Amino acid sequence: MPLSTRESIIALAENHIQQNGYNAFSYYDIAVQLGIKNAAVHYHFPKKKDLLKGVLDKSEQHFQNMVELSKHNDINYMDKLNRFLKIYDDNLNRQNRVCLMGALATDLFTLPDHLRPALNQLVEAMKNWLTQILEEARNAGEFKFDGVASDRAALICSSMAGALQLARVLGNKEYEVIKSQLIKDLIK
Amino acid sequence: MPLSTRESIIALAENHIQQNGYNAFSYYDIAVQLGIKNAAVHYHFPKKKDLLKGVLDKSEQHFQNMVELSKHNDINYMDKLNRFLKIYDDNLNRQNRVCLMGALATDLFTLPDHLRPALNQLVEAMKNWLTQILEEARNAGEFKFDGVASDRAALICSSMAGALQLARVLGNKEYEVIKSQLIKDLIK
DNA sequence: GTCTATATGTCGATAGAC
DNA sequence: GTCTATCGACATATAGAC
Repeated sequence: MPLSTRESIIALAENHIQQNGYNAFSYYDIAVQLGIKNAAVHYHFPKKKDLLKGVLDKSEQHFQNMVELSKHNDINYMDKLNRFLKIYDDNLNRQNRVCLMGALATDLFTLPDHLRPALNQLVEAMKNWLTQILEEARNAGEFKFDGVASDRAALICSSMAGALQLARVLGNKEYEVIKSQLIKDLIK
Repeated sequence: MPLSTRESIIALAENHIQQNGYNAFSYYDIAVQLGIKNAAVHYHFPKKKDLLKGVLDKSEQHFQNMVELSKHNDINYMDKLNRFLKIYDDNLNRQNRVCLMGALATDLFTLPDHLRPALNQLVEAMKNWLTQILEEARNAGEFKFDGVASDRAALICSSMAGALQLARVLGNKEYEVIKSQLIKDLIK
């Protein structure tokens, strides 16, 4: 089914943020893409921070959808990990978007204060889910790694975020070699 | 010795870029910090892209200084690696700056085309130097890792970039656990 | 090398008609 | 829900005096 205007605005804003950052797109950019006017976008999201909140909420929802899908369909832990990593793959394949955490981390100190908890919560949720998968997979003998699982989860999150950025600067091959090393390090 | 106006401008611009990104600071910001006027900054760097070029050149020079220092003073490969990682430590300790690659990667598509090669060259130089250190250290039996050295270098660069960003969102402890895992994975 | 002054553009945001 | 019209703030950038 087609997206509502509100949903379309969020999708476009998300794209702009992950393409160029929060401070490099305008209401006008989105209005042109939708064939409407500046003021119509403000009707749906009065302030730019409202729009950012919409993007964060959508991203949280998207992540939770991934979690549910994984619960019902993935038969082993590598499936679950791959479903998580697919979030980054999809960003790479959509014109080299960086991940939302990576894009907003740089802009963080320019954002309204009360939006930082929303980003924190999203990233924490992702890291916690990954931690649990890693821990269970190690207990099941499917993954192997040293140290506590939450540290390994942090390493994977930061590496994947950095991989999308390095891919922009040095080429997409960097992304693949980083990702494959992270996986190899879990199964060797 | 004191910095020239030109050098001060570059230092402030670098700081702004690594704090908030390329699109979130203005000539006015820098002018105020130096106690001069907008137009005086434009005298030294007519266009904003000229200023960015100055920042990239300074960063390249800073990296080459590190390389020279390492050549003459570091007696083993862990010393060399730590000197490299200190670049990231210093960013963390300077009000949670992200690294230059991380900051500019998000802004990349908003930058003048002809500046991308300069960033590419800087990052390539860093990765190549690290590759060589890793390779030599493995041959010398000081480091241990699987795969080709350039892939491991890419992983370390991306992880450290991401670590500075994750530290902003989740707290500085994330940086430490990521860094220490990278080191442990080389010596175990 | 720094100043005043200004040109020109874009941004986020709002009032009020339809 | 979208429009026209507009405001004030701020951006990059330049001309010309000192």
